[in-house]
Amino acid sequence: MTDSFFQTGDLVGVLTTQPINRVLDYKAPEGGCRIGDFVEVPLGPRKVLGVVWGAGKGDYDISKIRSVVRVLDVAPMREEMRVFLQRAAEYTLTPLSAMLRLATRAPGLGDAVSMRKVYRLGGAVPDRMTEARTKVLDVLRDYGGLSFTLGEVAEMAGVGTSVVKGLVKLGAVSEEEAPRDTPYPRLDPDYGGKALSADQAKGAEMLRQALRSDHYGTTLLKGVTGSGKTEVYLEAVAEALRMGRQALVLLPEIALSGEFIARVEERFGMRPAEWHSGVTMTERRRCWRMVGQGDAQLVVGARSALFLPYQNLGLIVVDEEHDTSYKQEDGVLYNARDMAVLRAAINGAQVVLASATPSLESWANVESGKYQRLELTSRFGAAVLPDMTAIDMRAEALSSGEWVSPSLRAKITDRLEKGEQSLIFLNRRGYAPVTICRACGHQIGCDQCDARMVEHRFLKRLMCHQCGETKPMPTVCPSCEVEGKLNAVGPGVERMGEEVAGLFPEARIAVLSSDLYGSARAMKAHIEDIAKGGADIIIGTQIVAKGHNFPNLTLVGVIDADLGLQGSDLRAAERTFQLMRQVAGRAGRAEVPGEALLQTYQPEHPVIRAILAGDEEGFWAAEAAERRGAGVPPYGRMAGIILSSTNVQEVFDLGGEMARRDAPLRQIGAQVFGPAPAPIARVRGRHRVRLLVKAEKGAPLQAALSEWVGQFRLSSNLRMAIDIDPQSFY
DNA sequence: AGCACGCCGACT
DNA sequence: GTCGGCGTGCTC
Repeated sequence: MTDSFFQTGDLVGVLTTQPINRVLDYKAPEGGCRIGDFVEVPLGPRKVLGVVWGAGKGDYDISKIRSVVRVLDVAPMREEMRVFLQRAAEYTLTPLSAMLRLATRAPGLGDAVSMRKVYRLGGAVPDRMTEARTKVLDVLRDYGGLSFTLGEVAEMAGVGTSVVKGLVKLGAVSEEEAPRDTPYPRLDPDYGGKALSADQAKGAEMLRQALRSDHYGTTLLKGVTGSGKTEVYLEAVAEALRMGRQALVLLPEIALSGEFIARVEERFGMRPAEWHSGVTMTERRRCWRMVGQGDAQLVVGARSALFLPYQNLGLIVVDEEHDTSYKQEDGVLYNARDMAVLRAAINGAQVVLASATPSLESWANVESGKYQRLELTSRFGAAVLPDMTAIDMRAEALSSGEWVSPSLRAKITDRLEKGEQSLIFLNRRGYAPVTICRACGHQIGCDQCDARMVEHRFLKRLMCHQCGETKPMPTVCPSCEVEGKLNAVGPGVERMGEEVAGLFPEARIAVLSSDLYGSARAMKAHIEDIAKGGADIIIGTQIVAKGHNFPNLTLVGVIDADLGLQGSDLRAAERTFQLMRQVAGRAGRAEVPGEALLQTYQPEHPVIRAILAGDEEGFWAAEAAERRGAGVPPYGRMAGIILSSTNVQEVFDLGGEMARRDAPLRQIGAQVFGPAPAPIARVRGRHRVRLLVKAEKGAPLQAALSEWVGQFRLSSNLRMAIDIDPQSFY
């Protein structure tokens, strides 16, 4: 059945990229078609893109059935890909057509293969030779029949293009049409292999063996910054290349791809295919087509590179697998790390999840034996982890609106005098105020949930983002009963910048926040400039924790190490731990030893203590126990339902109704919380409300959710998005 | 996604 | 009477 061919006129089922979540019947075109073919089909007054999904069902008025216009000139979609899209759609509760759209996001898919003229050595010998002509013919002879564009030939020979044209007329150079999209150069797995440490060599061998098994498997590759994870997984890539299978390396930030591509070139002699939002249209088209015909061996890209039409995918590396940017919307809410595992399982491929600070999910999967664990311990060079100490903020004299403690200030002054860099790190980008008592460190929590209360300025009330409960802002701390010490904690990076500028007027200050840049390129250039010494004090968010190297940096001050330690966000402790370890890893990467200071109101908190003690296993075990006890991921399942509308009343009404009519959820023992304002309560004028569903690990959550949301009819200006395994729960 | 159909309010 | 607002529904 797999190679079933449909004769002209046979009924075929076509899945289109239009938001019609059904397979539509068409007649096979002139010349027939087969399953997986990319086709153009008429739909209403237009022609749209689709894929032949199977035989037609024949349940539609036969007289209305139209014919497929044409089969596109691209490699047909493989069965693995169709299965992958189907399973991904089921898992994420996304319409299959939306999944197909992700898989067809290449420009010019429907166009005829674009051609250009290329030149190579012809048969004839010119009657009159000139110096320029000799040069051209010599160059072409040297390249033994390879063809080049006109400009390339002229440049290589050091002559004008007219010389080449003249030779074409004489038949000494032949001119041909060739596809504009050319195969990516072959990578040589044995080109630039570096000497590996014993530890790395052992790891590389383990990954090579896994690849040779030709079966699916996932390995968590764990190693601190500088332990050489990249070298190790590049050996796995080399093995995939030797086996003639394609490899994909996913990076969380396109800002990192330039550096990584340079390393690939060093290791394999050539540049790999690149796929992310910063790549030009032409290059994307080339990438999509070449991946599809097996002429791209290695793709380096962002999460959407998972949806390229690989012919023989053998390895997926997810670098910095814990990174939250793997979970975001490309129109479809999916986690690239999980989808990578799904795709690999279908393709019989290997997955390598690389991180210095793995996600608790991956850690738990290792514990349960689902993933292999591979740990790199040795560290290159003389760099050591910095000394980490807590600054007890309860003992620091700070007026409200100030965030840099006197102790931290003193250390920064010291660095300024020595001409070394300091980094002030803020664990967030946006505005997520926490209400905290400056006398005792108590954070106001919700009475109904185990979540923190968040101040809503315009409402002048505190609100729980989990259940939507509100209460007035208390004047007295509910814990220590001191009056007037409750504060909304919410320093944004820009605000930090002002404070630091006030404290150190003579210092050169750089604020690093990904939303301050127009392009990844601009950001990268700025970061490089800073690393070279272009600033004395760096103020930054997550982005500084992402693998940039600052050789002159010796001090890291974490402004608010408590953010999210308590309640609110179930992943917050995990993220805090990861970020601090990473950001601490920034300090002292060169010869100068570094120091990390964590400002905290809770120096005795287990997470802070685990970080300071460097007790990683202890941290994971404690965190895992806590999550297991609470029945939350990865020991339970969650889903977020986000409703949005321009009308606030309408969203809350539907949210309330959904919360009441929860029978399908209760049948599987799931609970619904909310409605509450979504983490981003308003986007482009649309009010957003979120419901959270919590179920046990084995519960058939997707089925229950479909049944549940199926009960409600949405008016046209109401939209609903279902987020399986949401990243943030507050 | 588009595009047609259709059912209510302010005009010639 | 009609023009046009955009809510609703269909496209094989």
